[in-house]
Amino acid sequence: MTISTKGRYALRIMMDLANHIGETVKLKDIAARQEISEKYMEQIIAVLNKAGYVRSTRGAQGGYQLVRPPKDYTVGMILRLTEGSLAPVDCLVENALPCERDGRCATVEIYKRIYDAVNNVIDTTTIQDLLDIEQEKAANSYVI
Amino acid sequence: MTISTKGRYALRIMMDLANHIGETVKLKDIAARQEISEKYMEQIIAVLNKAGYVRSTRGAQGGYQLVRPPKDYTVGMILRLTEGSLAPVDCLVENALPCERDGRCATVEIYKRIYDAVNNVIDTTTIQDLLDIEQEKAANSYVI
DNA sequence: CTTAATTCCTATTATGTCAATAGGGTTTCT
DNA sequence: AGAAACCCTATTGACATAATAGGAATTAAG
Repeated sequence: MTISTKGRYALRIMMDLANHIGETVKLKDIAARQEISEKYMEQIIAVLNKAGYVRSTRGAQGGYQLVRPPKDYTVGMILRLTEGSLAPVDCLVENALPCERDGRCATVEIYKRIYDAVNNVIDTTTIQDLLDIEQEKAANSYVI
Repeated sequence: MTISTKGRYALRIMMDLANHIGETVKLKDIAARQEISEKYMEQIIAVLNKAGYVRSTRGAQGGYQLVRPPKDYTVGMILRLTEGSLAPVDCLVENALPCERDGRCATVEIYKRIYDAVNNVIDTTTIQDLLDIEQEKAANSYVI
């Protein structure tokens, strides 16, 4: 029931870019700040790039930047893109093969409720919300 | 982000026993009804047995039965027992090694919200609730 | 125009977990 | 006895995860 590094790193990459609006950010710098393997990050940001969530500039002095403002990206968009569906069971994944047991399966109801709860959380939280939380955390860390 | 067969089968085993209150149910019969490998189920029900959720009777004519009424078992009890914590990231698992990033990590907040939402669902739904849903489904299947 | 810096693309691999399968041991009813 | 059931532990095949690796393509700067 865990979210893999792929989705978690994608979220951190988006957060890093959101913290550098207006700049073209090198992957190397993100990797250093986030302490993530640069090579692995390449694969993850490629997905964000193909989806049009980030824009890349190739060549020397190149890098990445967010395409839209942080408030336009929900956590759900990012996690679903990189992780696939967050459904707790396969039979709830969109376009899944219909389950033969479905009509009489009672347990699927609990999985639907879990799925709904998760979707609700990730679709109502944006990168901007997380930025705000980060600000708040930083402010509180100065308090003695 | 999926729940493994271990937890799902455990839930179905508990549901099966709940449907046969007062009887001593053979694993072979549960396996047949639920279409689950009997040998695999042995391992799962052993966990339920050690936790005291079911009581076993050994020897010929033996089997299993629920120890308490279905309303006393939350889905959370069963899933946590068989799956371990349902935390979406390791740093939220109870008694996890403290994360060095914790003080400045903003993304953990979204994982906390997901975790809370999931826990809320599984702790407020009991086996009896699922039985009721099953009854309702069966009733509706007769409607033309 | 050359070099260095950077993104882009694809293949390979190590590790670990899941989902069983397997085989025998122990207990108890008839 | 003997059969029927639970009990215990080891092994395995398949798959996904989380990288690592190596080089090709592109572009800014000197």
